[in-house]
Order: sequence, then C-alpha cells, then structure tokens
Amino acid sequence: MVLQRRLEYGFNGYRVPEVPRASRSARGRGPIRSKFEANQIHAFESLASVAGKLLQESKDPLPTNDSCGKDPHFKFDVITKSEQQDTGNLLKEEPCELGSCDEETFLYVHGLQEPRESYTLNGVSHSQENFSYEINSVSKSLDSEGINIGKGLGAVDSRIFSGSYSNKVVNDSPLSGETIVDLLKRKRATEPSQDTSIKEERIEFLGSSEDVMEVEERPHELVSSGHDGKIRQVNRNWRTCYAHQRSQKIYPFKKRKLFNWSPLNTSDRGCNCEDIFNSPDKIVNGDNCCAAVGSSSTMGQQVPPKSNNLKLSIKSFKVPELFIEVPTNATVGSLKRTVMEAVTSILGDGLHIGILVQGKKVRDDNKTLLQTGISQDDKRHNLGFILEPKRAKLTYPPFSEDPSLVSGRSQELTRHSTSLESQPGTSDVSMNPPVLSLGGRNGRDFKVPSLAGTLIGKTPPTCQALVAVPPVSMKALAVVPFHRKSGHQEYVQRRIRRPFSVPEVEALVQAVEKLGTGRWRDVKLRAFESEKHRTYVDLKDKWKTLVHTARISPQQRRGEPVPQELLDRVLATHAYWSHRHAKQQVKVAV
DNA sequence: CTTAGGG
DNA sequence: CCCTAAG
Repeated sequence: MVLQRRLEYGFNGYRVPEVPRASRSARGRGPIRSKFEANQIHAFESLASVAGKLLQESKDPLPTNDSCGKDPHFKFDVITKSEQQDTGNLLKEEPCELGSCDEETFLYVHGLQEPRESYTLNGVSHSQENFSYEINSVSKSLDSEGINIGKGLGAVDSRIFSGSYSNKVVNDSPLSGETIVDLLKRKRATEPSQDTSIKEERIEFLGSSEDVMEVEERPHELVSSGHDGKIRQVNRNWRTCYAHQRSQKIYPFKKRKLFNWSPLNTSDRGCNCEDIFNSPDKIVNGDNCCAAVGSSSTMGQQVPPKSNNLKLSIKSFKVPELFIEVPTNATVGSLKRTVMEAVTSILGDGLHIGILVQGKKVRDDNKTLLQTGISQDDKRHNLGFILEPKRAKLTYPPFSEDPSLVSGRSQELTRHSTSLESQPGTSDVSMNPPVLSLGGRNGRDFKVPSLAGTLIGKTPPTCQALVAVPPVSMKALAVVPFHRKSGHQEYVQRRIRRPFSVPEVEALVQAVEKLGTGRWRDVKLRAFESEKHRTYVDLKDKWKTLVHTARISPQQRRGEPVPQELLDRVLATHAYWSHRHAKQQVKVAV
C-alpha cells in the first residue's frame, strides 16, 4: 500500500526538496558573500532572510512578551477536538482555551532539542519517559481562502495517540472520545493584528485523555514482511553516547543518508507561490506569530528605507508532496513515525531559498528585484519561492555545514543560497519534492526515481514514490531504545556542527593534560560529562584539530580564535604524551 | 564499546 | 564530523 500524503507543515508554496548528503571533501568551504552593497536591494537575501526567519521560528520561538507577564512560557490557543464517532473522519473543534508550555517543551516538540528530564504543558509536568510527540499531518482550512495550515506535532504523555491522515483520524485501535489538544501558537494579545494575510502557525499537541490507548511502542519489531512493503522498520541509528546512559541520550532527530528525488506531477511544481504580493494593507507584520515573516528588522536591514520597498507577505511554507510508503501490515504508529521522520529530516537539515519568477528560476542574486521583474504590480503566482536542500547531489558546490542555516541566520542562508543558485541544473531538481527512501537491504526496494526523467520533465505516476523512513517516535526513543541494526544507517542524518567554544577547549586541554591522549572516554567523563553532544570521538577529533591549529599560523586559523596560551598548552601536552607513548612502545617492543 | 586514523 | 578497522 502506498500512502501518499501532502504534508502541511505550516508551509505554503515552498518546495522542500531533497537534503542529500554532500561529499565530505566538499564540505565547509562555501563562499561567504559580503553582506550587500549599498543602494542595491539584495532581494534574494531579503527573501532568504525572511524564509530564514520562518525556519528559525521553530527553533527560536518567540516568547510572549506581554508587558504584564513575566511568564516565560509560550502561549498557545488550545483547541480541544474530538473525533466524530461514526463518520469518524473529521475532527470537531471545541472552544479554545489558553494553553502554554515552557520553552523546553516547545523546542522539544519541535524536535529541536534533546530530551530533557521533564516537560511542562499547561502547568502539568511530564517526565521524559512520558513525553513524546508524533507528527500530525492533519490539514485544516481555517482561512477564508481555503489554504491549509496544518502543521506539526506533538503528543504529550505516553498515552496519547492518534494521528491524522488525510483528514482522518487514524488510531492504533478503535477509539472513541479521543481528545486532541490543538495548541495554536497564540498571537500576542497586545499586538494589533493588522495583518490578516499571515496564517497562524499551529502547533498541534495530541493531548491525552482518560481513554486513549497506548501508542505503538515496538516500531522496530515491525520489520516488514510484506513482499511489496517498501518500508522496513529499520532501526534507527539513534546513537547513544554511552551504554549506561543510553535511554537518555537519544536525540530528537536523525537523518538519513540517502535521499532520492522523485519526479512529480508537473501540475504541482515549484511555482505555487501563495499570494506573494499583497495589497499594501497586508503588510507583513513581524510580530505575527507566523514565523515572524518579514519582520521589520529583517526587511529593514536588507532594504534601504528610501527605496521603493516591496511588501512581501509569505504566508506560510509547505512541505509539498512528501511521499512515504509503508507496508499494509505496518501499524498506524509506525506510519506516524515514518511521516514524522520524513518531515523532520527535511526540515532539520537546513534549506535554501530559491526564487522563481514566471516559473523560471532566478539564479543571479545580484540583480535587483526590478531587474528581475519582480514588482508590486505583479499579481500573485508570478513570484515563487522554493525551499532547496542545503546540500544536493554532486552537482552542488561545496557548502558549509553550518547548522545555523536552519536557525535562519540570513547570512548563512544567503551564502548557501548564493552558491546554490549559481549552479546550473539545480532548479530542475529543486522543483521536485523530496523523497525519502528507505529500501531493503540490497537496495532492491529502493525507490530511486530517475533524475534524468525528472530533468526532462517526465512525470512519473503519482503514486510512485517513496520512501520509507525508519519510523521513529519521540516516545519510542525516549523509552524504548532502538537496537540499531547495522547495515541500515543509510538514513542517518549528519549531526549539526557545533564548534567548540573557548571554555570547552580549555576544559579539553586541561583534561588531556591530566589524562593524556588516548583516553578519550575518560576525558569525556572528566570534562564533558554533562555535554551530551560531545562524544569522546568528538573530543579526540577536536584535540586533533587543536594540535593542527596550534601548528599553523594564526592567519590560517578559522573560527573563534583560541587563545594562544591554550594552543601552547596543546602543543606542549601533545609533545609530552607523544613522547611518553613512544617510550611505551619501545618498552613493549623490547 | 573504545581507540586511532583517514576521509 | 563521519566512517571504520582493530582490539
């Protein structure tokens, strides 16, 4: 059974293409463009910046800043929904109420933060074990224009469950009276909502109720047995740092290493921008909860105040045509996890923004909007945006790994975008939706759409596709560690880059001075016990680079400068231990 | 799982 | 950072 479903992830009109893995040798050398020259409207940077803001939103939630509230919590409108018994399809919304969660919870639910001890939702604390979330792909048409604004995710409490699929609530088992707490990010009450063009981002928490069933907890045991099932419950490579802490060291997302493109219907290609140009009264409101699109700060920096500014309103982004494929005998729970994984994988790896004018990709980032033909006079559908992968197939130039792209730093976004845009042949690719593929062991089950076909405009069957992403649920991750089966790590995403800070370097140096090189696990335990993201391998690697850094001239060094004093200690320590190890060797030899 | 190194 | 051969 091939399930296809367009995921409404709070995005509208943007294509989110594949996020392939770049060759290592090509990493980290993306050109860094200078900001922007005076008097020149770097339209694309602006737009990219806007998009970046959008993307960042999920990572960098806007705290409520009610003048009266010191409450650091994030507010949401809570809509209680219930499934209609027989019709059993549509969710019925109940009156709203105010809900809130703390930042940790917010970030966690967005898959942007590692699990923590506990989370709080509406004042109720949930232990990590009981806190999980799953993607809910239900779509809702809440706006007058019939634009869907579905979105993400979340379940609070292990007993929850339910996911939506094609506007239907699908449960792991017959259910009644299910309650879904739909938390809508709340617009700041104090802010005049002059903007009506931007949809509110909605964050859906699948709330628990007394009678909800247990969520599937044994995803990895669902190894497909169907001959035609394309999804294999492959164990995720949810790496654990250390055995003794395994159950708590699992990160929210993992990436797949393999991403394949799938040709899609041309009918839904790239240029489906939504109302990019809005009447003056629809000026983007940076305070809008919707990802702070076009915040004044963003636009202001990019566009000279005096020029004829363009008022762009990017309502939302959407992850279009994301295909998944699962065997019929897979559980609903596994389906949810699959979708969740597919979405987070894409969103978690950083994206570029592509610009389409009249359906044509605009590659020259230095042209002004006017030169490009983008003007306020244009009616909708003339300008389109595309989310492009940070890294794509071989044809792509080297990119930096900077994860900040995801967080929306315009500079990063711009720089990646620039490199990408200048590359021929990327537009065609980016026009297509991402396809996650999780094949069988021999790759026989991989659905690897022909890129060639895509490029020449062939439109494969709509049902072609797919993927399968190892199902992963936060819950399963938090409670039931997967046993990683070797051989199925093709879909593991690269970890985000996290440069060592000077204090970290200091700690590392100190530990190595004491323990010596070659005892990285001890070093880890001694100096980085609490830093879950630093593995002993990382420390070993860092030491390696430190030694290298210390040996090269200061001019050749990059990144945050490390005090020379520390580098000197690095060299001294390195020399000392090298010598010591050498003597050891001799001793053994003799 | 840890190390040690190359990529 | 990733990937892995070795131990």
